[in-house]
Amino acid sequence: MKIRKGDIHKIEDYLWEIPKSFRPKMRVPARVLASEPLLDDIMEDRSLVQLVNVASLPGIQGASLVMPDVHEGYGFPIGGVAATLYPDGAISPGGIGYDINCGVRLLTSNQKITDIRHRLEELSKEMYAQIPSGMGKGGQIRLSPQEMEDVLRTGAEWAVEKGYGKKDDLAFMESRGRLGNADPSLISEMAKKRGTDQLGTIGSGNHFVEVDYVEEIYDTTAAKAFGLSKGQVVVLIHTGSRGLGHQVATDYIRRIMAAMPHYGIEVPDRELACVPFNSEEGQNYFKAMCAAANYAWCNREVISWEARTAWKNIFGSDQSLKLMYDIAHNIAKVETHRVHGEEVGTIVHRKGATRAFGPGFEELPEVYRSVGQPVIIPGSMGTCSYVLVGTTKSQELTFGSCCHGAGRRLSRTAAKKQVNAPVLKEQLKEEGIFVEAGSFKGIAEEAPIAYKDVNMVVETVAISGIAKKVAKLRPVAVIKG
DNA sequence: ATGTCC
Repeated sequence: MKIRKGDIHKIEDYLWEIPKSFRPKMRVPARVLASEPLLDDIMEDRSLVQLVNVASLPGIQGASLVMPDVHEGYGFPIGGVAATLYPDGAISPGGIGYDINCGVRLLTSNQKITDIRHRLEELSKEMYAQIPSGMGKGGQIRLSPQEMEDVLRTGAEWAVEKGYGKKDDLAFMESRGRLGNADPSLISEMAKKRGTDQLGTIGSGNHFVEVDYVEEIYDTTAAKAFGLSKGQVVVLIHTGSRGLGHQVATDYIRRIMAAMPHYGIEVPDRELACVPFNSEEGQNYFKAMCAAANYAWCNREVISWEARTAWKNIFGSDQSLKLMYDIAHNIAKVETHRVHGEEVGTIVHRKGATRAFGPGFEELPEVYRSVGQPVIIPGSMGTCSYVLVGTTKSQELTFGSCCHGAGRRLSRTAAKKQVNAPVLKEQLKEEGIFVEAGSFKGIAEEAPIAYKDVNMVVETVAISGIAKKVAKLRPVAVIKG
């Protein structure tokens, strides 16, 4: 299948549609949020073919959607949203991704960049020493079987109870860092084994811990509510459920593929394997996914504790890091949304897309409730990142979702061919960005050139109205695998 | 993303 520009209709500025009539199997139209230059980029890979495939999922509501940072992934595009009807629509592990509850959190400090710039090299080395990173890397914590069960069931709460986290952090996490449907008994022994020593580790690939400062404020009311001010130093953490989540995805994709014929489901790509949400296999996957998501929230809480330790070692005990927000961008959630004017229960698959609820959302901490939910958009290593705030419009247009980053534009292989990592590391240092990484390979794969322009991506979501710009962050130290 | 092929 090939998708041409002529197959795509412009609905409004920054919103494009491939109509349901494009392919007989489509149950809903497929929609793209993008500026025209970004759309041209998106047409370079298989993202739109995958988007059209997703539109054929059993029970899909409204439209299959992609954000401007989209690129192709396993079955579903990364940067995609698919809401299926609760409770008998499809759940598909490919719509969540292999890194279950990959996500990002932002911690704010009470320091100004001008006061600590001379200590950045020292700080980045200390952060690198405190935070284990790299492929397959374990940390200090070894979970007993009972502790593993508690982590899977209670998420970030476990870290708080064990002294690896702060109680005040919990209110500042999506779903308070814990999904109640988690069932640890549905996680394989292999997955638990892989997760035994990986709590408090970032892994490799695009995962990182970064020190940034607030370069610009766009929305003073929201920035004030979020505790952000110009020149302030902040810490950004991006990681997920590590080997445990990967194993859960592997285990259940296999099972769901095997179960699919029993439910008479046919999909255009085997990587879209799915079962009804309320089937035995669907429920088992969902409860296992929730448990893996809890592991990821606990992981980001433990990493915050490690970052806090580094902070204390460098700046002294009177300096602290406060959690601004923690958000998932690879997850499925049961949520109510308005579709064609009617409220319906949905299973929202967000794969490389974050929740972006507007003002008035009950779950938000009181200080954020009148402004909306924070949305954190990490850019690439040498560019910049953004804090946005969700809107009511996102709930009308994208099932309360927004983009999750800049979006990859070069494959890892292509990036490695084009980038000289030692040279890049020096260049970044000259620009005032200290990079500490376990391998040059990782630096090359994550080079800014491998990513789309985060400014263009953020402009698109801001003009579309699904999120509002609050602040721009500039990196000064990066810890990678 | 991932003990980059059990």
